[in-house]
This record gives sequence, structure tokens and C-alpha cells, in this order.
Amino acid sequence: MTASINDVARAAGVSASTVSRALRGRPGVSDEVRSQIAAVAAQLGYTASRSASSLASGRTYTIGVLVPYVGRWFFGTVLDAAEKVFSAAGYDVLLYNLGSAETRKRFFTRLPVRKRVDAVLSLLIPDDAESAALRSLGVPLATTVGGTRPGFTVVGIDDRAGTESAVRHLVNLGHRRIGMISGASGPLHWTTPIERRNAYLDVLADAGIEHDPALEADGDYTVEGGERAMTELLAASRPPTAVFAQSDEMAMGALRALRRHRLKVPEDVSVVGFDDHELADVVGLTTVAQPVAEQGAEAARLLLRQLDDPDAAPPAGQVQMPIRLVLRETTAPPRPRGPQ
Amino acid sequence: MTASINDVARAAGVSASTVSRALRGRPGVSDEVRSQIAAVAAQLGYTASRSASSLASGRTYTIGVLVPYVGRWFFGTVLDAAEKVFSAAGYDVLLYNLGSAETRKRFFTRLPVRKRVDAVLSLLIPDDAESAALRSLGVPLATTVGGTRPGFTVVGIDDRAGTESAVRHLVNLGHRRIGMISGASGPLHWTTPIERRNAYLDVLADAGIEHDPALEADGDYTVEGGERAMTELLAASRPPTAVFAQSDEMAMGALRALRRHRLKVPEDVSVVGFDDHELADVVGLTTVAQPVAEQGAEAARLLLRQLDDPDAAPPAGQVQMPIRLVLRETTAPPRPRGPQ
DNA sequence: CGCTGTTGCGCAAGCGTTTGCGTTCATATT
DNA sequence: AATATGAACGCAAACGCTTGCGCAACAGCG
Repeated sequence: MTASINDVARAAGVSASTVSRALRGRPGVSDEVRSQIAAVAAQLGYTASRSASSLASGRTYTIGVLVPYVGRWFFGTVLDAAEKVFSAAGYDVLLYNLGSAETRKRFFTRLPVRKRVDAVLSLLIPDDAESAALRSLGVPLATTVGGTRPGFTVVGIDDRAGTESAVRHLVNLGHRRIGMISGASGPLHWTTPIERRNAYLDVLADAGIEHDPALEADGDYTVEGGERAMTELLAASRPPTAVFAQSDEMAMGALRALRRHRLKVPEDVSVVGFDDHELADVVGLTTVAQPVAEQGAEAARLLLRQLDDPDAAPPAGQVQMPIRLVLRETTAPPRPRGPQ
Repeated sequence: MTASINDVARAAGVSASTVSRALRGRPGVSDEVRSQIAAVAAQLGYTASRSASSLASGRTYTIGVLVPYVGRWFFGTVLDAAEKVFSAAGYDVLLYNLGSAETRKRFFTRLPVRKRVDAVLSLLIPDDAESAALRSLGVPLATTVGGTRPGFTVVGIDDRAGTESAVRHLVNLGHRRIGMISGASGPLHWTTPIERRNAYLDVLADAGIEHDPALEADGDYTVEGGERAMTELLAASRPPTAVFAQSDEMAMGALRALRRHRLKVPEDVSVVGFDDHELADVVGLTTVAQPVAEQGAEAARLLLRQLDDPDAAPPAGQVQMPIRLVLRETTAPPRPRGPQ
């Protein structure tokens, strides 16, 4: 059907090995022969079969990317950027959408990437067993989320600092009843919600504000969850005058809930998010911005570097990307309403 | 390093062929031997090498998915749903992010999916040369966007009907100066913008409204583009009292522009979008909803069906998914301001 | 002019599966 | 009892590449 390396060899009057070497830029082929082979290959529309070459060489030139939810803005954006870096370097990407516990489990027990990828970029946090499974692949590993793990290159942000800047902003505006909409760490072994929560508590303590558990709600990192969580918070005996949401999506859900309750933002309640979602600007959301696409690109680059030079040690610790608080229109001083 | 089929065969005291047949559920193996092999394989942590098996069998059990922009909500959502269907059926997905003309060109000339996939799902519209290239792969093809093409099974929506319901809604509210923010069809050979534009023109004509070219602007299907386009429209000598945006993202950009111009929505200008973006509800956007994830899932299912039964003809024409106008808070009758 | 290096290329052995065909052996058929 | 019929399994040939090694041919060296 499609041309094989032998067809090219025959047509060019050389051996298959020479064709292989010529096309891949390996030494041992004269320039003359090389260009002639290139011409013949082009004319025949020849491309080496990936299965055959990876079987023979052990190199697959493909990267496995593990994502919890492709459809979510954050992950889609990271994936987008990472894919561009990989494909520019000649790598293909195998995508695994591991949102549900079920698919996730199946992935890690069957490990379909075995012998199929040269590296894996995980956008989800593997637990200990899962990390071990990944390490058993014997390929470079990277992640853009969660804390450092042995064997993984991680590029991320300073969750504490980001959260602190957000909550401190609220404190500085004069808020005392500051709620938080978080995502449960749940079975995902995700350290992010925990880090952010700790930072939130620290800022409150620092400001001499007593922590009120009724001011925390779980928003599941989704818009709907954020809406539910905000609704919960509003039902408290003394609702918050400001809310810090651990993601913009949850913040937007909160905005929706507030609108449904006919509460004005920021007059009645201030809201600050996290991420600087593409649409945060549209709704005027104050948020802490992180370079999402850049994180994906950087993680991809670090992976490629390790592939180019297998002895190179993976970067130690965590590569930190800058964050910054973006002030927009959902935060303001609390409305004065009589004595505290 | 990792166990091969021969290791399993040796450990089980059978030949490699028997192992292969046993593990893949092929006939010719007694139940007794089969289960014993399964046990040995599990104990050794054996998984067949994909490269080797696809080299030998010609089947790759992977699907190529072509996406223009993974990070955009629409495509991310389609991809998410499609991936779930594929992986549930035991297929892996190879992702190609073909947003720029450059990567796109490289993809179609080098055709890296050759001999690597059993089918391809294209979320972008290939031009004639590109379709021919894809057809030359000799595998089932599907797409979720654009018109019907020979050799492709396409699942989509009725763009005309969707647009008509949106624009008619504006007409029925009493609007006469109705603008449109579209996406240029450009080099993407995308029929969607054209279909929608035609429907827009038809509704206007039907309502006896003269078409004003100054009321059309290109929003590039992005938020920023939508904002620019809206700004353009507002600069017209007689700006529109209502705008139909061909996507929610552009509609949201328009909303932002309006806010910047201190114009109230829907009092000063009505806005209706297209897609029912996940966040459309947050901003209260009236829009025509289409089942985005379902389209991806359905396309994936149709592809799998063709793979199961290679002789089955691909579904003729286009599979149409339902659409529906979702009324929210960005549309209202035009503000009466003196004689027309 | 012999010797050592170097360069350019072909040979052939893998890489880990799948699969058509052949063999063996037990069972059914006449 | 002899023969046909399957079922269960092994053999070995692909599948299409890569790569270590061998072998010419040729250049440079003293």
C-alpha cells in the first residue's frame, strides 16, 4: 500500500540501512547520496512507520500527557501550550483524559503508555502508587501541579504567595468576614487546595481575624460548585462581606449566586478569584494571575531537555513561575453598616 | 527490562503464539490454559508492546484527533467527550493541535499519523488537498464541524436554523438595526461563518430590514476579537441596537466592549451569542445552545462503529444534533428614542 | 609503496508481536 | 477398526524499521 523503506531503497539503488541513515540525518552517508534519497523519498511520499521504528529503536517520539479534565480552561490551556512545544520538536502527544476514578484506575493498572512514550507530562497529581507506576516506565516525568515528588520535574507557582496576596488585599480593604471557596483535595491527592487554605488561615491569623469555619465551603473547582458554595456561605448566620475563591471558575459561580440573590458586587460582597481565566476580564473579576500556558510550555521544554541529554539531571525542586494580583471590579471596601 | 511475550510463554510453559491468542481472547486456546496464562501475565505485569503488535497486525488501536485550538472551550469540550468514548473502547488518542498555518501545513505534508492510527476525527475543516491526504490514509474519517465532505462522516448542527432563531428573536423584540459579529472564514475553509451569515441576511430580508454592511464586523471567534468588533460597530454612524455574535466568546468580548463604553445591556444594546458556553450563564448571555460534548461523543461512536464493522457504510449526509435558543438577560426590546 | 585511518555503504540480526499453516491427539463417524 | 473431523497448540514467517559490524575504496603518511 504505502511505500516502505525498501521501496525507497530500491528506487534509489541503495540499501535500506542507508535510507534509514540518510533520512534521519545520521552520519555515514555522502551528501550526494543523501540528497538523492531525500528526493526519492519525497517523490514516493514515504514516511517511516512509527511502530516499526520505535520497535527497532526503542524511541517512540511520542509523549504521554495525563489530564484530569481536558475541557476545563486551565488544563486545556496547559495542554495546548505543551502540545505546541512537543510537536515543534517532532514529538507526537498521546492524550489521556483521566477525570473519573474509574478511567484513572484503569490507566494506572494497565499502563497503556508502556513502551509507547519517551516521557510523560502529568497534569494530575499521582498518589504514591501511581507515581511508582509512572517511574517504572523508566522515562522522564514532569508535572505542572502539586508539590514536588521524587522523580518528577515540576513547574508551578507559589500557591501560598498567590493566596496571601489575594486575601491580604481583602484584609487591606477592611474586610473582616472573609469567606473561602475551596476545592476538596479529595482522592486526587492534590496539595493545591491545602496550600491555599493554609495561606488563607495564616493571613487571617496575621490580621488578628478569628477563623470562622462557617465561612468555608467546597466548590469542587467548577462553576456550579462555586455557585453552590456561595449559596451556602450566604446562608450563614453572619455571611461574609468578601470571598476568596480558589479558582476563577468557582469565583464566577459565586458571582452567579450573588446575582441570583440580588446582591451587588462589589458593593455587597467582594470576590477575588485565582488563575486569571480568559474570561475573568469579561466579568471584571479581581484575581491572582498565573502564567498558565507558560507552565505547560516550560514543563514540556524541561522534558525535552532531558530527552536530548539523558544524563542531564532533572531540575531540582520546583520551577516557580511568577504570579501577580490583578485588580479589577469585584473588590471594594465593605459597605459600612453600623457597628461591627 | 519489562516482560515480553516470550517471558510469559516460558513461565507458562506454552508458546508465544498461544500467549498472544489467550490474552486477546482469540479462539484456539483451552479455558484452562487461557486462565493460567492470564495469571502468569498478571503476575509478571505483562502488557503487550503496542508498537510490536501494531507492526505485526496493522491495527494500532489509536485514533488521531485533529484540533485547531485545544484551549478553546468548544474544542476542548468536544475533545474531552470524544476521548472518553475512545478510551472506554480501548483506543488511545493521538492529539494534534493544528492552530497555526505552519503546524497545519507540516502535519498534512508529513502526515505523521500514517500507519499510526486506525481512524481520525478532525475538529477542523480540511480543504480539498487536506481531505485527500486524509483519505489517502485509508482509515475512517469523521468531523464535527463544517459541511459534508466525501469520505467523512459528519455530526453537526443546523447552523441556519440556529442563527435564524437567534436573529428572529431580535427582530421579534422590535430591533431593526441588528449587527453581526462573525468570524472570517479565512484560510480555514470553514463553512460555519458563511452559513450563519446567510441565515442572518435571510432573516433580515424576511423582516423587510435593509442590510447595512457597516453593521458587520469580524471577531475572529475570540474574546478579544469580539471586543474589537463591537467597538467597531459602536463607531458606526448609526450603531446597532442589537448584536448577534456567532460565538459566545465573541459575545462576551462584545459585552466587555459595551461595558467599557458605559452602555447597558440589554437596555442600550441587546446581545445574543451562539454555543451556550459554560460561562454564558454566568454573564446571563442569551444564546443558541448546541450540544457540544454530545457532538464529540457521537462522532467518536460513529467512528468506532466503522472500526468494528469495516464494511459498514459510513452514515450518509450529516448527523444533526438539536439546537435551542436559551433566553437569558442580554436581550430586550430596543429603548424607544424618538422616531426611527 | 606499504601501512594506517577514514569514509561510505551493505549485511544481517534483532525489536516484540501476530497469524497462516502444520502437527498432534482425542473424539465422532461410518 | 479405519477414517474423517475438530480442537488445541507450536513453528516460523512476516511486519518495517534500526544498528553493530564488516568490507571495500580511497586518502594521507612516512
